[in-house]
Amino acid sequence: MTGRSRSTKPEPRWLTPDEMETWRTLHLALATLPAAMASQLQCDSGLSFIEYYVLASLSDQPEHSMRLSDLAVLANSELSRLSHMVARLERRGLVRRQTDRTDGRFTCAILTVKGYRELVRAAPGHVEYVRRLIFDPLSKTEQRALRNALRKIQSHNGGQGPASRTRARSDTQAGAASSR
Amino acid sequence: MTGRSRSTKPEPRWLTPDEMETWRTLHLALATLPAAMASQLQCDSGLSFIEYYVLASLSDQPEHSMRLSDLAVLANSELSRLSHMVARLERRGLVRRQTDRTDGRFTCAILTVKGYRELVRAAPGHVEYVRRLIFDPLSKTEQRALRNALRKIQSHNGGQGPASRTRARSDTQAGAASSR
DNA sequence: TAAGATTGATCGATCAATCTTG
DNA sequence: CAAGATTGATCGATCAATCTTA
Repeated sequence: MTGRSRSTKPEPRWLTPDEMETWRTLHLALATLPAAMASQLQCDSGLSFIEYYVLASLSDQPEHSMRLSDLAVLANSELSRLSHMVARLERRGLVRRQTDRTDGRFTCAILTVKGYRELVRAAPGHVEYVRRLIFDPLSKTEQRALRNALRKIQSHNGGQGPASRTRARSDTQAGAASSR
Repeated sequence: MTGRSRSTKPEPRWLTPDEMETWRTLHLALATLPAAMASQLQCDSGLSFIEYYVLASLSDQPEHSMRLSDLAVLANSELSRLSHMVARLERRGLVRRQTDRTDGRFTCAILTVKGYRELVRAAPGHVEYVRRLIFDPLSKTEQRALRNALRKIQSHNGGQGPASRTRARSDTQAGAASSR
């Protein structure tokens, strides 16, 4: 049922063997790379993948401060998830929250001194790891090819973040199948 | 701290602007693609990404049966996670468990008739979605380039599944930083 | 009221025991 | 004992309300 099986089933358009190979490779990478980076960060700094990028994003901002809604976009995260996450980071003293002075509807997350210190401690190791993991194995040409392919996939699918596809799809013969 | 900031910090070797771009693209894809596929499967069949591949893997086996430990390798999953997952699938009647007759140490997961039916119902839509998401935007050349790049990354890093990097790394200046 | 944010409930993933079989 | 598997506890992600401010 993964595509390489015999053809006695109600197949629509299966993947070609070649596509199948590409698919397996991509599938593996999708599982493996985030896990590797998460593991590195967790071991070396006690931060999760996303927590790191939240702190990093804040550190790139003028006052080390950003509205949660903007942060959510940057982190490809939902607001709810971010709110929970920032609450945890706040409990750990890495970030504090403050209502936006110019518009009370917004909440800003602000990097604390401690949070900045932890980030500075974590960053070199992480960058080094990413370099070894992703860039060292590839030539410049291969890097460009990788980026190009991923970009095309993204833009062909509307360059969406999360919260797309939220209740869509009626074009496949799936209809009655939500057993949950 | 993501690489494009001013250079007044204790940097090791930052990424070049070009690498930075590749990195952002990859980062986005790593977050976006699994989410999109998970969402499609969830909506159309009530199965998670991994559940689907577990069922699909079973359906490719002789007796629609596989040892959990083998399944774990195939699914890039840990045994513990798989055990919980199979327990849930069993409760839903999609799979049943049976001690391996030839060696009582193993447990086999076996696709039920109902499980097979659900898989057959889910497969066409999923394959179609993957095709549109991944393959339609790319030429054959670009597909090969993508696969090539990801393969190089994988093999350069030892072609590992999960459960690598479990307590390693002492080469970065991270030492005292596990706040958990 | 609508957008931003928070909260509580639920579910799955992870980790560290523990159990079982050869 | 070692490998395979299970279990319970904990933590994070997700979803559906709910609250707040302009």
